[in-house]
Amino acid sequence: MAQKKHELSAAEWELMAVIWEAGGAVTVREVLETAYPNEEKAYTTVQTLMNILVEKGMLRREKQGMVNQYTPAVRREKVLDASMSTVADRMFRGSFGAMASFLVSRKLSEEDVAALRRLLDEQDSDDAGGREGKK
Amino acid sequence: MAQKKHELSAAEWELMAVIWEAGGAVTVREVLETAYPNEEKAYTTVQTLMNILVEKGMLRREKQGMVNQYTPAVRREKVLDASMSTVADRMFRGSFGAMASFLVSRKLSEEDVAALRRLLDEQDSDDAGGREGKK
DNA sequence: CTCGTTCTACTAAATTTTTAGTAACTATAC
DNA sequence: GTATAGTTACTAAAAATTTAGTAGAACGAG
Repeated sequence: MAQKKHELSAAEWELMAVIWEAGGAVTVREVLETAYPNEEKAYTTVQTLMNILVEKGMLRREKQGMVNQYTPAVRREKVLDASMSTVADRMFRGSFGAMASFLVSRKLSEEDVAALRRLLDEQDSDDAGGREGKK
Repeated sequence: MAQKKHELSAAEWELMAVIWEAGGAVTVREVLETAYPNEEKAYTTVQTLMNILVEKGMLRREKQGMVNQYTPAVRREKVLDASMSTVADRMFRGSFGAMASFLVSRKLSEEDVAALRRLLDEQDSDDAGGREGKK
């Protein structure tokens, strides 16, 4: 047991989003320019955040010559699992079902609903056992 | 324009959850004992939070004799709308559809999925236009 | 070489969130 | 009527998050 439960903050999510998106290793500069193309934040702000993300175990840092290269140390899905659980706990008494219902009844567009229906159908055709009921 | 965009923090959500649940007016004492039955937090901590919630426009406070009675000033659904949008922005590039898909494919139990399917069916029978595509 | 640029490591301030203490004011129990 | 228990208003510190500055190393241009 050494996981520490590091949750991502808002600013940290912003960075992780572009880093996961990037696919491979990225530099502070690249993340800065992608996430904040109009200098909404300072270079050193992003640098600091990325180092915090290393401490939190979300990124790996490796010096390539003079420059630090950062790569994701955790898959996005893993983090989503944890974060969405937090959200469910906070806003829906821990019920993912309630969260899904909320989305369907108030947030999804026609197309979203159609897509979801397709996913649902596809689901119980190929699936046939695997997912374990999470309450 | 005077809404200010007050988002709820984690601790604030915890309190609002029990207050909405309660149905009517509540006191600091009641919220404290419901939310933290084992004195996880101090009376004045909850008091402070509830007053902040008043400032944020989430609660209304009215003195009944010596004691303050607090009632919700905003419906839970309203706040969920805003908060879930924030979550979608942060974690799913603003796409509620992506969020719903994530839930279906990694978080929902068999029963959840079944219930969701029922909701979906019921949806396009009674609905027939109303929800506006939120993208 | 020396200059300007870019990067890193380190530091730290500003802001927001979380937590709780203190003083003063009632009601009431006796 | 006085002590007690519960309440409020006010204050403020601790912790977490967000932001950015500074000093120094390293590189490339000329």
